[in-house]
Amino acid sequence: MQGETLQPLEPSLSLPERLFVTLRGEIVEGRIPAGSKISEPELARRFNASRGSLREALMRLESLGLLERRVNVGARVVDLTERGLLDLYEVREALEGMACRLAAQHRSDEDITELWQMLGRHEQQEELQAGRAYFQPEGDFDFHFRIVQASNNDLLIDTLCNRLYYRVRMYRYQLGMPSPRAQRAFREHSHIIEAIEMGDGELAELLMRRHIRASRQNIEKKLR
Amino acid sequence: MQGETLQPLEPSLSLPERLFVTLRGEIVEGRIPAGSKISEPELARRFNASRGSLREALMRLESLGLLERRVNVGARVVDLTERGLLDLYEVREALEGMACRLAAQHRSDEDITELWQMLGRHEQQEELQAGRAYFQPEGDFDFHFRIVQASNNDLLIDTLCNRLYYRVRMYRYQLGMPSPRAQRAFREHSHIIEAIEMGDGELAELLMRRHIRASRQNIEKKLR
DNA sequence: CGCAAGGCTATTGTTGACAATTTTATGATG
DNA sequence: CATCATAAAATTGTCAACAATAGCCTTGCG
Repeated sequence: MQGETLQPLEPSLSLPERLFVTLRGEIVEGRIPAGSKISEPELARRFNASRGSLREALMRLESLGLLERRVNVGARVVDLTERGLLDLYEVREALEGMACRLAAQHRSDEDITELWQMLGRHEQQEELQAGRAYFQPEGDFDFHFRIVQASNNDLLIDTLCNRLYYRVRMYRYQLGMPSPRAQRAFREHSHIIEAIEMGDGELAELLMRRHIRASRQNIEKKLR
Repeated sequence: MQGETLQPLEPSLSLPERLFVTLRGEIVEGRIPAGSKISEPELARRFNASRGSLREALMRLESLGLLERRVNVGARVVDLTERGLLDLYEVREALEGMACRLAAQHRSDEDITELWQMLGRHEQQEELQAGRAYFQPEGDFDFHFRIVQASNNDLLIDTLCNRLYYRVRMYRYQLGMPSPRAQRAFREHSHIIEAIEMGDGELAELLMRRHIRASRQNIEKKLR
């Protein structure tokens, strides 16, 4: 049995780094199932890597909150729980609300232009697949991602884009997140950008919080 | 030269874990200076560990945001910047405000009792060292730590207690954080607990945000 | 038949050595 | 004297082997 090929990434990255990125994807998309045990020898063989390199990647995955490790026992993929999902959205509401306010305060013309262009692309794409969920692909992610980038707070950007969003994606992939009606999500996104453009941080924060809270309540309803 | 002894921890923890905890402390307290380069062979010798074990610890430190690594070059301790400090307080304001609101919503009698007891100890201690900064030792941390614990949101607890607070401590140790007048901080803490006790989440959040924002403005003033 | 004790097996913990790369030192040349 | 090329040294990347531990399987006893 030949070793599986790593995700095609810059080969300039170190092996542990490529393992980390690849495994992160496998976990997020559920190809390594939530709650399952990680076998170091098996994974190392699978990617033609030594256990040492693999372990460095596992350490990073643990820090990311995607793995839980116990001494002399090994690593398991975290479980997906309703509580975890609700907690996640609660934190997102606070942080992305803040990101919106900051984006409005520091609003730069480039950011505004890019945000509108992105929304335009989403609109186009949406019309194409008429009715299909605007949320399903990366469209929604693009939006939230961009907003956060515009906040100008590196810690906030790192916390959301390099940590929490992987959890969000993991829940979406595996619990099949709710797809709010495309129309509505699109209009909400549009209003948020407007508020940012006007430099109205207070309104932008309020709209984003409401946007996320609506998703959260949608989830709560769906879970009952 | 004999190897330095690791921090005395549960010996049941793995070596990389103990290295991680020890190094985290060294970096936070500035014994490994901010911005300095990490030499793997040197550190490994210093703690009588192999480079492999050390590298696993370094990976975790990088994920914590205390190290920056570049391929084939090595790791450096992060720099402390004014911007980073202000960003940090901005995020704290949002997250700890949220923690307060949740603590008020889920308020349990045990939490309230513990919070008052803790404040009592702080008062006692403060009277003892009459006028000496209440903020300097771990007093302030106890308070914020406890509040967050009472929020009942595991993700929030992890983000603040296992990630951001290490940065806060690092800045405090090394930039000599502002010590707001003990009296005032104490009174503010007291009011926050009252609001939580009354189950008034809105007020609790507002007070905590103001509390942290005051610290932030204090820092801004001191930096000019 | 249930259960405890002890040994076997597979997994994790840890190490030292080798390969590849960067940095430093050296020296030749304009 | 500055600068560039080259060689040497040190550092990081990667691996395979050994040690220690946990989980299982068998075996013996009540």
